[in-house]
Amino acid sequence: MSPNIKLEWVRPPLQARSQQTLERLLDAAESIIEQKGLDNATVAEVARCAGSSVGAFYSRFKDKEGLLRCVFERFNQQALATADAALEPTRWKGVRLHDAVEIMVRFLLRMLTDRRGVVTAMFSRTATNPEVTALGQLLHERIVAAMLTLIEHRGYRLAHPDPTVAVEVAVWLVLSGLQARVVHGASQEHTLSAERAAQEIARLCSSYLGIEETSSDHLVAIHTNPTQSTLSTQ
Amino acid sequence: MSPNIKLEWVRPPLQARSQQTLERLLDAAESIIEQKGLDNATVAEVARCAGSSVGAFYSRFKDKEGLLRCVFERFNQQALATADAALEPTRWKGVRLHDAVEIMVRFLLRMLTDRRGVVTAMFSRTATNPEVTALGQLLHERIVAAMLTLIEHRGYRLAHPDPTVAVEVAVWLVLSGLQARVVHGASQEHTLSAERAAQEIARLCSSYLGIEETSSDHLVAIHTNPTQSTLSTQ
DNA sequence: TGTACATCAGTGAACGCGCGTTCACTGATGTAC
DNA sequence: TGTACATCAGTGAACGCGCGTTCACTGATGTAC
Repeated sequence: MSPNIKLEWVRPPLQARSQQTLERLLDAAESIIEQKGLDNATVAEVARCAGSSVGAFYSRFKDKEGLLRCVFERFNQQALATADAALEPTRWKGVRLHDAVEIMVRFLLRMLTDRRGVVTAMFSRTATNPEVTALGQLLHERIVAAMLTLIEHRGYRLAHPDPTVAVEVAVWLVLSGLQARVVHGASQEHTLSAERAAQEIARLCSSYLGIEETSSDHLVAIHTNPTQSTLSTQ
Repeated sequence: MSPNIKLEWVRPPLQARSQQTLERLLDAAESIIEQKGLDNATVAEVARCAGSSVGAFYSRFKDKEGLLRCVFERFNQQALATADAALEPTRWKGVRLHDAVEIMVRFLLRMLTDRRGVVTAMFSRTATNPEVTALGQLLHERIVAAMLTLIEHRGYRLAHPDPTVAVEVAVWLVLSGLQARVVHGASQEHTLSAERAAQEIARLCSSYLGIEETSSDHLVAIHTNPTQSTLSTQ
């Protein structure tokens, strides 16, 4: 109505129908990527799977690249939100940092495995597409920041002389390691079980960061079974 | 001459000319991948760049996939040989394990960066092509084995209760981490310098494995400048 | 309430480009006698 | 040494498939009077 309305990203564009179509296209693309891989996610197939048509596709997305950008961005949004929620300091009250890391890694591994298709798609696109890399970078930074907040909030002391760098390095290696593990095919012969991997990574982080648990935390932790954290679904 | 000659993989196939062509094709492919990326390495372009022709290409390789397999396999062969040489125990006489790891990481990082194109190509193929994954697995296992041999040979004691698992985990995380770093673009803003990364990774390995240096090693190491190792070229 | 018109949304056959692969043909090398 | 023949090696235009993108057209929704 008012002439100075600021038009933004066309949220519900005039007719709700087209917005629904857009989301069905996104869902279809993600589902195909998840089940048949990125290579089989052709425009025609995505449109068909969404109960739409090729023409409708191109009235919503500039091109195929635009679709993928949306899919990846949406995935990253969810990942960011999840990371924020998971690293919320109050959630970890009374849990030793070592155990927290183990739980987080187990959780992360399950998440990555569940959405292996999209993770793999982003993984293989990251080489050519800088935007995808940027998304990963964003998530990385957010996790580092949240981790530092958590550590500070809980009053942990790190033996490592430069906690920021240490957390950065730890997050870097763990994220890329888990990603590689999932992409390379979860269940290979000589690979450690997810359980064991989580334990070892927790141990690695503890020793590298040089976590000095406070006695109070320690005492509470004895009564806390890590596998029953709210993050653990199974 | 003799009728029961066993024909093998057609090493120098009857005329030396064709063997040369084959190698020129491999070199051309690798060079194009390195400079313009995997996507621009079309059969026609590879043939042209090798001073050959498309037809000649197909009389040497079953298909394009066969070419890539050869390129990757050759690369992996070199990597294996380099790893073996680099981890030879006598090479590290008098160097503390901590310093050795730092040097190795720096070396590895330089190698990966130098051949970023091929590394990236393998990286993005690993998602779809299990054979590429298998190559990486092979390298991984070789490095783990050599590392364990080195540790045992030098008489180091590890505080970690299960040295094999510990080395496996460390190699896994470090390899995937470095690979990710190189593929994502070496020189990004918020990334640590190669120098610093190597230091931190060495620290991480030391603390995780729980390296207990023997006093004799320690003494010798004082007089050994890590940056002057034979592995270090610059 | 009805009619006319504008815009939104969707349809799917047809187009065209890139690139892997084929194939009919030429030239080079080696062997038999 | 020479001639005939077989095989190896190479050439590059032409083919064809897959898939992203376009476009002329139909149907749906909303608005004006």
